[in-house]
Amino acid sequence: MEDQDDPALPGFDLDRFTPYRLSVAAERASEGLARLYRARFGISVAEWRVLAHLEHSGNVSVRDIEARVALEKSKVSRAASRLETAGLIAKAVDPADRRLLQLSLTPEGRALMAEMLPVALGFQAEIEARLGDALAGFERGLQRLLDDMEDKDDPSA
Amino acid sequence: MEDQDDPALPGFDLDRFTPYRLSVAAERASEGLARLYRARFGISVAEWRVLAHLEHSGNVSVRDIEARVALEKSKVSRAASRLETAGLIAKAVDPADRRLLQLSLTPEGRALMAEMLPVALGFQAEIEARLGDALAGFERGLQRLLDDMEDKDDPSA
DNA sequence: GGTTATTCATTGCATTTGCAATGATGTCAA
DNA sequence: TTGACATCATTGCAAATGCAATGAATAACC
Repeated sequence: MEDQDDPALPGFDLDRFTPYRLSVAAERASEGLARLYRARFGISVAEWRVLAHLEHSGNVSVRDIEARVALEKSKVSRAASRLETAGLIAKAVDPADRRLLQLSLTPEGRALMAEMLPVALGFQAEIEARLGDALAGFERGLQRLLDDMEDKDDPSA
Repeated sequence: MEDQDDPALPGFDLDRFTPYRLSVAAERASEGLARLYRARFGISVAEWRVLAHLEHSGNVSVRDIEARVALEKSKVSRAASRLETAGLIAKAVDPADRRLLQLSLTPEGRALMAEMLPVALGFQAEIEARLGDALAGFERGLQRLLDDMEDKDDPSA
């Protein structure tokens, strides 16, 4: 009986609040992944995203990555700098538009990705195993959220 | 033809990587909520969580909140201090165990929550609307992730 | 061509964050 | 009781973050 005398409040339960649940799940997942990457490869989540995008998409600019990978451009920039220092990616000025950078994996970066990918896929498999038969429904919902939110980001309204 | 000559790499797609998807969805949702709370009430997400938990659970210690609300204890502590300064919560030393604090809503805090709850519920409703018939499956999956990850947090192994 | 806006990447700087003390209490056993 | 250890909240401090310049390059317009 820890209720005080408030007849009005409907007894809100954070545990049933989807944004909160989503946030906790995401945090935990990212944290787990981050732990793996940091311990085994010395790579942060931002760096991982940049690498993964480069592996997938060849030469890209910082702006491209920012858009495609949900990372602040300053975060991308700094991640890229660290990766370059580590010899994992190369920066080149785009000859067609010299404001743009062309980021690309070095052979070392490519080799590291070859090591990291199995870890990533293993992590993914683990999540899928946990989800079990809820996987399809979950991914479907997630997709809806991602689709709908695509541009809700920029509330010019 | 942006493929270089790498026969081995399986063409990993970040967009199909659940941790990433989860993280983006969560970030966007939290950001949307944060925008509402900040603009209309001057409250951060951490502060919102503390308030929500207090509204739900009466007197609680910082440690309780840390555990129940997925917030670092220093974050809780600082959020609580700001809320106290704002006159929204009260801190009292637990007479039974003077290491503990008893956080509780002040009338002002209670009043603010009464204003914020409809906004929260509206946000929740919006998400549910977006999910549509995918809602149940999504929440089911989310729940599995949350259940399973409950204690994976502390890898003493 | 010359001038003004845009776009891009980086960086300065204030704020936030997370982690490791710190100090204040409490527990337990000798 | 005393002393060693555990728990709680706070805080110091270094690192990360986000936002707003900054400077370089291009585009657009006249």
